[in-house]
Amino acid sequence: MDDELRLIPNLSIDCVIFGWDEGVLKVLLRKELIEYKDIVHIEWKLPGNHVGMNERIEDTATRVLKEQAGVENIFMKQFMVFSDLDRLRRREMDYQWIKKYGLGEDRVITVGFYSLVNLLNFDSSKLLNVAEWHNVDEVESLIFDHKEILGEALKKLKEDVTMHPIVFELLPKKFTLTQLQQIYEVILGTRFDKRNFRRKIANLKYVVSCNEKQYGVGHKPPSLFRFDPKIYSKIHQKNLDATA
Amino acid sequence: MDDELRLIPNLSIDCVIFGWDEGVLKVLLRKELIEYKDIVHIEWKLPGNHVGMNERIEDTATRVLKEQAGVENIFMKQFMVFSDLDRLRRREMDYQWIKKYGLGEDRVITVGFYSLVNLLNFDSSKLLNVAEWHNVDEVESLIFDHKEILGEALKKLKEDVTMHPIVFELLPKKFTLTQLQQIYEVILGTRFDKRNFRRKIANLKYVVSCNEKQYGVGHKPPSLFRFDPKIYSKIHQKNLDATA
DNA sequence: ACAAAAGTGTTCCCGGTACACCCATGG
DNA sequence: CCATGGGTGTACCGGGAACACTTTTGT
Repeated sequence: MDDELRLIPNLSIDCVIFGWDEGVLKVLLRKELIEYKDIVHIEWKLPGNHVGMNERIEDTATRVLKEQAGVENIFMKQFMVFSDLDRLRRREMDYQWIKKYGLGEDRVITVGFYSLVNLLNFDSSKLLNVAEWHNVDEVESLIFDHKEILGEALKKLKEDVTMHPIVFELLPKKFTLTQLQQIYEVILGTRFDKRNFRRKIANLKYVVSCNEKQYGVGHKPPSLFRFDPKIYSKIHQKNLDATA
Repeated sequence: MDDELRLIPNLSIDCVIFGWDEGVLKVLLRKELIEYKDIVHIEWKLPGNHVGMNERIEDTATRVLKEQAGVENIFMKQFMVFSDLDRLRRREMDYQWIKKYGLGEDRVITVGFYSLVNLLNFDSSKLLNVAEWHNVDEVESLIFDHKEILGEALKKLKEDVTMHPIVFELLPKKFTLTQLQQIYEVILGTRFDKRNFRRKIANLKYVVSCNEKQYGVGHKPPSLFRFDPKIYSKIHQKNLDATA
């Protein structure tokens, strides 16, 4: 236990936790009150922490997700290291604050992770009260270089979404094709034709019908689908064999 | 200058330097003599070093490339962080060695970079005499977790090669289409049909003919081509606009 | 009955794939 | 003249893109 508290002074991780909330992409931010020049500023940052001396960075990220967001077992991926010399002092205000509450280090290199959660079946009661979901495209300035980290996370998310079946992490187990289409549209910033999109999904054998409809929505009830990871990995395995 | 010598004890970078040598993909390794149980073992490792206290990780990588491989201004990309707790002691031998010659740290997290160079116009005279080019598919065991780092670099290279115009980093300025095809085939581990490959390249407007042939090769002289980065970035810019 | 989203087919074009022969040079 | 790799064209198929109307529910 003591081991976990011994932190590496020059190395941290920061988590960009993306949440999907019925058509809107959100990101979890932590509120910090920063007193600077006798004024208390409300500033926002990404959840993060230093890496423990006996901790893999993935475990640091798991710990941060649990302690600072109350989430466990969610998708998580390291995507980039940020090491600008001035990353803690883009604004003088930030630097004064980190000197007071940080580990007393000028130089912290951070590993960016991004995570994906669905906000409908998300238990917000475990959230710290300083944590809040913000619409991704309404995020103004963040502390340190966290705006840049968010931007790179979004870039990486865009890339990954087209290569790997990760959008399902943002959806409930059972979802409609319109919900699925919306996610792609928001993340990629494009629109798709409904018929073409549905045909394309139908060709992906790993998105399977639940043979179930969602009633009570005020219009024709949509069919529910689910992602089948077993079928996916079978197909993916085949592709790997072909490449290798 | 003194600043550069102050190193962060728990953070390093390692460089997987890929070299292309007329049809063969190579990797630069450094020889280390490790005395263990009264026997001197010849072991190989990736070039790498700790990150300076006032150094961006990209600058550490640049420094390592220059000091340990004699290369400057080459393609370089961070691709993954390795933080396994036992990464320095996969073998007891390695651990004894790092305790003697390292910074006295049990725990070093490393950022993997990969680089690309062409070995034909490569000045080997600047190479340290402990550095050697090895065929990538003949690399046996490496020190620490360096075999794993090499493996991940290869995976990433495969991914990147299909998305970004980086293969040209491995070729001389002027190259033939057969040389280009060979690189794709070796890196991706596939074969392509010559006619289809050439048609595909012809569609990429940024691979342009030099209007020049290579004589003296014992057969019909092949046309020489070059990569035009300006045309590429124009096209790429357009695509970005479309996505955004 | 009406509002709201679900669901569905066809045509066109382009990029991928499979496939076999002649050409220009060096030796 | 022969060995060596360079260079070329055609036919087929599957996926991507454009496009408009009917269906089923809740209210």
